[in-house]
Amino acid sequence: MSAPDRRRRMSTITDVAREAGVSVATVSRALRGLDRVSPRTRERVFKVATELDYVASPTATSLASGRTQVVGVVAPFLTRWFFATLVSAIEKTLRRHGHHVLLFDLEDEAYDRRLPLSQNMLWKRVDGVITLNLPMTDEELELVDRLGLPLVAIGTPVADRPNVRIDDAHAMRLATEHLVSLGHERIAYVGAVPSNVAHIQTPQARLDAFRDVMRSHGLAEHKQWILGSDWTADSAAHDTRTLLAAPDRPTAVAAASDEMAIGVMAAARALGLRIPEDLSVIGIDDHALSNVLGLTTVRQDVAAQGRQAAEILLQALGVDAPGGTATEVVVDTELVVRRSTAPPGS
Amino acid sequence: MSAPDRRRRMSTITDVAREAGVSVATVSRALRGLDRVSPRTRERVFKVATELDYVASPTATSLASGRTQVVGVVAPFLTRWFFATLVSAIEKTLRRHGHHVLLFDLEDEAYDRRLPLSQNMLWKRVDGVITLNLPMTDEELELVDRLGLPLVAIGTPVADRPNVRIDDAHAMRLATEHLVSLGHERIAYVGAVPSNVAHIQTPQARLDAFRDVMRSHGLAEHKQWILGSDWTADSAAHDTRTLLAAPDRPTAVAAASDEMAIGVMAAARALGLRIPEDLSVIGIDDHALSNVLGLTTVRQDVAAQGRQAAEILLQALGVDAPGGTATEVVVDTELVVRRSTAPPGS
DNA sequence: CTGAAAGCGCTTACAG
DNA sequence: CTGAAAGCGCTTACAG
Repeated sequence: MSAPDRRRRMSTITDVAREAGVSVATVSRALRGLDRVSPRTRERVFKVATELDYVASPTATSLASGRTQVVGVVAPFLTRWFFATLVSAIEKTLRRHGHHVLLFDLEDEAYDRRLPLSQNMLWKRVDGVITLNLPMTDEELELVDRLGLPLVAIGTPVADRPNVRIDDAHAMRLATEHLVSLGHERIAYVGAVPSNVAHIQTPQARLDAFRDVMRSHGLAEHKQWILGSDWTADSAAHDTRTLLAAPDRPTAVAAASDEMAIGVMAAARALGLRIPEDLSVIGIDDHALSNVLGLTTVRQDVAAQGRQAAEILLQALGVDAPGGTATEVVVDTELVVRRSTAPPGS
Repeated sequence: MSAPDRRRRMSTITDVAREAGVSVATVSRALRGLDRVSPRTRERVFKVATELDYVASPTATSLASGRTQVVGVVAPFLTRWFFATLVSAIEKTLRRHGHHVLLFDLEDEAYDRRLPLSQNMLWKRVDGVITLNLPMTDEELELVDRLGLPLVAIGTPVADRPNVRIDDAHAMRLATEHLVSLGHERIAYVGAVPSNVAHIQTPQARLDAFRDVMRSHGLAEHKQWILGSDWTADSAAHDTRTLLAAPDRPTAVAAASDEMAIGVMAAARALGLRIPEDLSVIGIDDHALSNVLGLTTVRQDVAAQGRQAAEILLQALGVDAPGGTATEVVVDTELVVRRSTAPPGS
């Protein structure tokens, strides 16, 4: 900006054509590796293009071809570990195949509300869309259809689009069974869904699975031990305090995410409870901090989910990329036992 | 994808012109709010545009105008809280002013190395660039100059481009002075720079400030108490273990970031040390988890830095946005005392 | 194998 | 205040 203006006129396809003594059509074909170009011509074009630092204008290419080589990635938040990790993996996968990420953070000031996707964001701007754990409204789905954009959903499924996720029920079953197998009977749960977001699948599926396991072992379910939360560590710590301070407190807590589990551990420690002696805590994710904090958890490979979603979308775009055209990918989860769980009163 | 193809032909400016009975030039002017259009004409054009669901093709607009309304945001990582928070704030600010974020995650497989920015990523793809704590090579700078792209740097400054950051030295001085004022004399430091990334300003500035404060109070500096780290909680925990297990361990640790401080706290607890009785720990950031973990820290407003950088860039792009044309913004920091610090042996 | 020409859908002087 | 026309820089049939 205050820097000296060293801006140069960038060369265009016409410059290359003139310099190489061929037509622009031939330059276009040669550079894009299409056939029907003689080896000698192609070589000469490449040489000239390099000399002139020629890079095709994506803007002109897009107008002519109708493709932008850009994928819209739509997230309800960005600052949470799960979403940032997905975006990072998607970006790297797409770039490796010549595509770019246009990012949309739909987080709104108001909790539990989000900005809607609009034609303005997508039309002639992206070739496809990846949603991150984001239920789509009918209007949004209609829009994406109308624009003819392929879509891949990570987490929360979207209509009958390809979907990449973990088995939420299975993950929570692993977590709960782990606590039960240690001998816990008084188990609380953090991460129930507020009724106004009941359309998001993950929280509901995890809660249902928790209940199933409890029931299958004949364990009592205390209504007041099922806690809601906005899925942050802060809120989990806050919401859980009263419960943990009570004399008849639970001996274990299953949290629907590691961030909430970390909040629960902190709340417990602040009350003088020892972990795992006085309270066992388990989460789901294997968050970047879980290892160091000694949190037992059910690990999911988030980056792998981002990678696979990107590959499926690339396939749909006709790009020669690895990965099949799978319509449903369920990524494995695994129990990782660390220091936050033990038999009750141990 | 497997969804029924409801794709519709989207209407173009020609459709609107025909329907409104005016020329495409008039439609263009009317819709963009340029003057020299009669109110009646403008109204009619708007009405028709709405009826036809007309949205100008960004791809055609870009080719004709030379502007893409897209800003490249370049990060060395995405999965760390600081960077994700910046990107989120930038995205929202830009979108509010009709601009979009094209995201580049330059993290490489190899630690301490990163992918280079190339003409391919930027040319006719973005109108400007925001770098997130990213030193630029001479080649990259030359490229950005050549393409005539305005650039705003957050954190690590870039040549003489506008820069938004905190005062790293001041932040670490606040942290260290806090420990000293509590009576600590045996203070270790985590977050020294590997020599191969010594060109990144933040780590060096914080370490220097720590040393200054120690010296100014006549406190001994133990060489083996200055620990390197890759700035993750895991590595901080690992690197700090030996130190904390020694009989002549420090009574306090100043970490150059909260994530590292969290690692130190975890390592200490794993060794049976109580915080803050046996060890005080302080960080810098006010990470999303710091509050719940009771970490004393020096808070920086990361979102504000993202917002301001975006506003400065918008100004440089000639967009009517708030914020001045400042060339250097230093955002305030403040000490936040929580439960991880106390007088030694308290 | 190669080129001339139309076309993608806008914006921008220039005339009037 | 409005329109005709050139131009942005490519890709894509179509001829040859």
